[in-house]
Amino acid sequence: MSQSSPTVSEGNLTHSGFGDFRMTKQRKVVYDVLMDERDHPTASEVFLRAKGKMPGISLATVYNCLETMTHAGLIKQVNVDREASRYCPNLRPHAHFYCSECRQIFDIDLRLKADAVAAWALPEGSRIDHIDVAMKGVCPNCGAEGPKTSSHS
Amino acid sequence: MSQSSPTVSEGNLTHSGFGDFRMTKQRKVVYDVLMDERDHPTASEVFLRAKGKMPGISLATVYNCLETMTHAGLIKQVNVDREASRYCPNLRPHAHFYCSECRQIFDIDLRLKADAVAAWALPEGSRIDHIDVAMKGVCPNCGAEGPKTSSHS
DNA sequence: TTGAGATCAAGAATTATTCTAAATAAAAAT
DNA sequence: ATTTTTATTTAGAATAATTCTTGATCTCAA
Repeated sequence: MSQSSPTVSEGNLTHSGFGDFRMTKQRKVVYDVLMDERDHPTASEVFLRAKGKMPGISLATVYNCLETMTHAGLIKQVNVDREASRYCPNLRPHAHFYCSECRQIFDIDLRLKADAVAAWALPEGSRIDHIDVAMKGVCPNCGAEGPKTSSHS
Repeated sequence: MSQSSPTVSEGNLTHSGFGDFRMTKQRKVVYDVLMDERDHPTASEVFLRAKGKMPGISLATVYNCLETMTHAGLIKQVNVDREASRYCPNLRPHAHFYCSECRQIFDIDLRLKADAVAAWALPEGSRIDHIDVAMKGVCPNCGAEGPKTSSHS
């Protein structure tokens, strides 16, 4: 419904996978929503908050923005099981810890060495583009007293 | 539509989270489908194969069986992004490697030490119930020549 | 055998997401 | 400064995986 759009090309602010990425008004709003409260909101939650800043914005646009910015590498999409995707602007390598009680997602700083990856029994000659580490459990706020055991899927 | 059902209670064949788990005809068929071809089929794929063994089985039942058996710990649900869930009967701790070309899923034997987990900056006092490690890339069959670099989400 | 509870089947309902088409806005070209 | 082109936004329809609902069927245990 309206744009400003300074073009951001390869090697500029972000490593966009596309030819160019325009930071339109709507995209800025969506991005700001993610930066304001870093609690991994879903698309619908982003939509509600975005309407506070820009009442006319549509859900479809929020979805568009989130997808575009994800592909551009400005934000990250976080999936836990088959629940609605969540989004975060944390670009550092990190895993996610999902509390199954309060349903909050915590960013966990993570340093998986390439060695570790190599140690796993990957098919010889595989190329790994992306690693996703997600943990589920109960956060201390929700009073997890139990053992810190871990099981792998 | 028909059952046989030897009851399997706590501490028997499986560590069911429920009071008991009955291996009905339908559940056996679904389980056998997963054992026959260990290629991480989706619910619809399981349904198609199950119909080969039991023409009258319904999709809803396949979903029910998959959920029940997942909760019972007989099989595992595998999620890649927001695509349809896939299922596998591999109970050993393992990660998943998803080839974005052939869309196949490979089981990767994995041994994440509790140490490693502890080393991550988890909120003090968290309880971890489950760790999910998913990798995306290109498998050797699909001719991945590139570097074995890795990025973390 | 009879009741209670579990399971199944078929289809409706739900929900997150994607698609479509038309309108609008910005960028590039004239 | 217009015009042309292209990208973006919007609203609503469409999709797809999954869940829910209801009634029938089955199994277990008394």
